[in-house]
Parts: sequence; structure tokens; C-alpha cells
Amino acid sequence: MADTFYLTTAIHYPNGKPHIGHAYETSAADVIARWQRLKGREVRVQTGTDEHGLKMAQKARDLGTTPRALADEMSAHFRDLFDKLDISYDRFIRTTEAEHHVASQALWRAMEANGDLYLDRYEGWYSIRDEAYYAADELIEREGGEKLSPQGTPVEWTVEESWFFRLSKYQEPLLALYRDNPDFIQPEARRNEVLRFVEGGLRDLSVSRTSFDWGVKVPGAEDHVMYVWVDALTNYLTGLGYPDLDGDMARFWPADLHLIGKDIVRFHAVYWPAFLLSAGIALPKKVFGHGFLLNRGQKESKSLGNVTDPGALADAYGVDNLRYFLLREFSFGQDGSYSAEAIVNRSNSELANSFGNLAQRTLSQVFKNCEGHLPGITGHTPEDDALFALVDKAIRTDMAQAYDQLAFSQALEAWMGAVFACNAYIDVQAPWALKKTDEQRMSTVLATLYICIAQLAVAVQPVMPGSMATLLDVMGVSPDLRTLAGIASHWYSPLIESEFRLAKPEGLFPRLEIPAEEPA
RNA sequence: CGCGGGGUGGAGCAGCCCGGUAGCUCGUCAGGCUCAUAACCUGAAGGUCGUUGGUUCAAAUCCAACCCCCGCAACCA
Repeated sequence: MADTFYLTTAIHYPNGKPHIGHAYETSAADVIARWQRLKGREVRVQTGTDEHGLKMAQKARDLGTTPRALADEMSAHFRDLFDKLDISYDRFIRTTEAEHHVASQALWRAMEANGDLYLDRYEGWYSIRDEAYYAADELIEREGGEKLSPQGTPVEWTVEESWFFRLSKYQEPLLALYRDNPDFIQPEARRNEVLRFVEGGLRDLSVSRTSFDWGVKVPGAEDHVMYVWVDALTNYLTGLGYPDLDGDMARFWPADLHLIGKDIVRFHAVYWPAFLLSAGIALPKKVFGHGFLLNRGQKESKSLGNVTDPGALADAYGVDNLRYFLLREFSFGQDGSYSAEAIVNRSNSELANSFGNLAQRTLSQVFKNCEGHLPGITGHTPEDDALFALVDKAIRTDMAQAYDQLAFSQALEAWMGAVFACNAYIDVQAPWALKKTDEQRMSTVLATLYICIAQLAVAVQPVMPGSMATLLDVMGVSPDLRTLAGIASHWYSPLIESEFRLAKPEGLFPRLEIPAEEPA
């Protein structure tokens, strides 16, 4: 059986342009994907846009356009952003694709065949804004008798014919799932939340609507469209060719990881496995609900006017600087707070001053003192071996474990530790002094650093693919060596013997300026 | 008793599940170096880990109570 890894992000609701959160989730997904590839796995990544639902229909009406046209426009913004951010996705899915309708209807029929769908009447207080029904005792009554939802939105008494999914039937199977697979939902806090929710009892779920038609039609009941989540969740199967169970479905399903925001954990950890159990399809292995990013401690919102365009951040600070920041600064899974200064500070101290400068000072000395030829090695001292061992442990043990656990911040902390060690080593060894006293030793020192820098570059490729490719190109490390296994092999001596000559190095990460304070 | 997250040296965080000399980055101070992107290296100062009580030989870490901050309408991961 092939060693595959199927990773999905949430599909994004394109009733507006992408914001920092989309960049965050997708960058993280890309890092995971690239890390798995680095380990030699065959990886498939899927992202996309979730284009159905009442809100899309309403938004389009407000703008005087069609849902389809709105979806086309907004979906393109997402794709542009992901391309700009160097996201290596294999499939960008749009739920308006014909294939997706076919897949959703197939899943529907499978659940129906299992006796889990039934037609009933739904009546109650419905909030159009929330797209949700509320029980009478949940409502807030304002003076004058006007009723509001718990969220303060207007509600109206609505009677609707609706299909229902027998979610109640799956309470025990779901609890068994969580029990048998403690890692199914991560992080821990999210898991506890879900457990409590499911233990509290599950009610059957209304899974169709007749009040609008922008969605996937229910098979055999064409006046109904599917509840958006039924259709949205199915995207993970659509992208693999479902209902065709051969091909990519056989190869990549079940998904290894659904990477999502903490707000939609319930849909992925409760509804989705229930649907799949009903349809007789294998369950995904893990659902990870990451935290949100706050703009200087505040949630971004259009009304506060503090919405950041992630594409502009990438333009201002660099794609890899931004990716590094997003993965380095926050504990994945927890909320974090960001600011322009934080990006600049992190980037300058760690990328420019520590790693970039390490590469620059090393390569400069090689270039100047060895005329571009790579320095030879004449026997390693214990100090050299200690550095090799430290770098090796940082990469193959500390970073590897952290990446596997999606603890990106820790992975990069381990990486920085190794970078510091290299800078300390170069200071102690002082190759610039050896130049006058012992050129052979100088060469060995520079060679030792050269090898370590290449290894560190490979290890951090998942986070900064563009910059590291540039560096490794400059260093003459051939692309097929840029894997964990490859860079641990004996590539250096052959490179010395080869035609390769180091060109005059240029700074990899220029220092960034803190943007001028905007008038408040 | 609605749900959840958080309170750790000046700032931002990790550690807490699996108790045992409090760790990291930035900042500050003092040295060093001069290859390098005014970068790098070394050392130091600075914390009774929100409060109170409990369990324990031992608690940031477990238990109980309490205080404070932040999310849970919309756009939205």
C-alpha cells in the first residue's frame, strides 16, 4: 500500500474576499503537505470554495448580480491569494462544479438507502441571518413583543417541509469513535467541547431547505436543496472522484487530516463522521481545529475597519516572511494576536539577523577565500562533530516531532536553536582569523557550516519554499537532494568535485522596516 | 449557575494532560568579535507562575473556591 497523505483545508465561503485567517489556515496546510513530501510521502492537498447557501444568494441579490457570478469572482480571489502564497494544492474545488453535485447526491442516496433520511415538517422560529431555527424558550423578547434570536437577529415563525438526518442514531457510535481514537479531534480543548456536546444528546438534523434554490438539489425531491453543510462536507470526497470508489478514492481516502478553524469543529467532528457512517464510508483520521488570529488583540471585522488583506501583507513583507511569521509566532490551535511590528520584528531578528546573516557570512567567506570553489574538509574536530550532531538532532528529532504534531512554532524554535548554534560555532572557530594561520582548518570550518546551512534550509523548506529554493540553488544543492534523506547523504564531496562554483552571495532576507504609524 | 479560551520576569509566549532546581524570543545592562544584512557571540539583572485554601516529602503543574481579561450577531478560519 502506497504511503499517501490526504490533507484538506476547509472550503471557504466566498461571499467576501479572503482575510488573514484564510491565509493562516492554508499556509499551515501547505507546510504540513510539504513536510509530508519531504518525508517521502505521496501527498494530496485540497482546498476550495463553498459556494452554495442562502447567504451567497442574498449577497448576490444585494449586489445586483447572480450567485454564480459572485462565486466566480470571489473564488478567483481565493485562488489568486493561494497562488501568491505558494500554496501547493492539488485540487481547488468549487462546490458549484457539476461533479460535486453528483457526489453530493450520491452521498445523499447512500444515507437514504441506509434509512437515515426522512421527510417531515419543520416549524419554529427561524432566523434568516443565522440560517437557524430556535426554540421558543431561547428567544429574547423585546419591548413591543418583537422576538429576537439569542444572537439578537430577527426571527419569524416558519413552517417548512424538510428532510431530516437521523443524527440521534449516531450518538453512541460517535462517542465510541472519540473513545477509540483519542486523537480524532485535536487539540484537546476542542475535543472536550465536542464530547460535551455529543454527550448532551443529539437531535435529528434538518438537512434540506425549500426556501431558496441556490444549492444542490435533493435527489427525487427537486424542490429541496441540501443544507449547505451536507453539500460542503462532501467536497472532501468529490475531489477524489466519489462516487467512483476506485482511483483516487481508493488511493487517498480516508483523509489523514481535515484542517479547519475552531468554529466549524462541530460540523467536522460530529455531522461529518455521522454522515460517513451512514453512507458506509471510512472515516477521516483526524480533525484539527486551529485558533484564530486577532488584529492587535481584536477580532478583524469590517465594521471595525481593521480587516487586513493577506495579499497586501505578502507584498509588503514577502511571502516567506509572512508564512514564517504565521507559523512561528503562534501556538497552532490557540488564538494569536498579530501586528505589522510583530511581523517585522520576527522577520528581522530570526530571518535576517540570525539565519540570513549566517548564510551570508558563511557564503561570503567561501566566495572570497576560496574563489568560489567549495572548501575541502581535512578531518573534523570534536567541535565540528558536536555541531553536526546538534543540527541533526534539531532537524531529525525535534523538528520532525513538532511538524508531525502540527506544533509549527516548536518546530521553528528548534530550527532557530540550531541556527544560534551555527552562529556560536562560527564565532568560536573564527574562520576569518584562521585565514591567516591555518587555511586548511578554515576550509574545514566553512565546509562544516556549508553543510549545516544546507540541512537547515531543507528542513525549513516547508515553511519557506521560495527562499529556501533560492538559497539551495545558490549553494548548488541539486533538487533531488532536497529531502530529509537526500540532504543527509554524502552530497558535499561530490559537489566539490563538480563544476559548481559559488557566485557572489546576496542577502537572502533583507531587513524590513516597521511601517509608519497610521494616524488613528 | 449558558459555552469556551486565558491570567507565568518590561512586552509576547512555552511549560500544566504524565507534580521534583521556572524556559524561549524581544527589550535592558556589561563585555567580546569584526567574516557578515549597524548583523553575530558571551555574561548579567529582572518572576512569591491571578488570589485563597487543600492534597503531597514536593505544585506553575493535581483538587476546591474566588477575582480579572477575552471570544461565542454580522463579514469570518
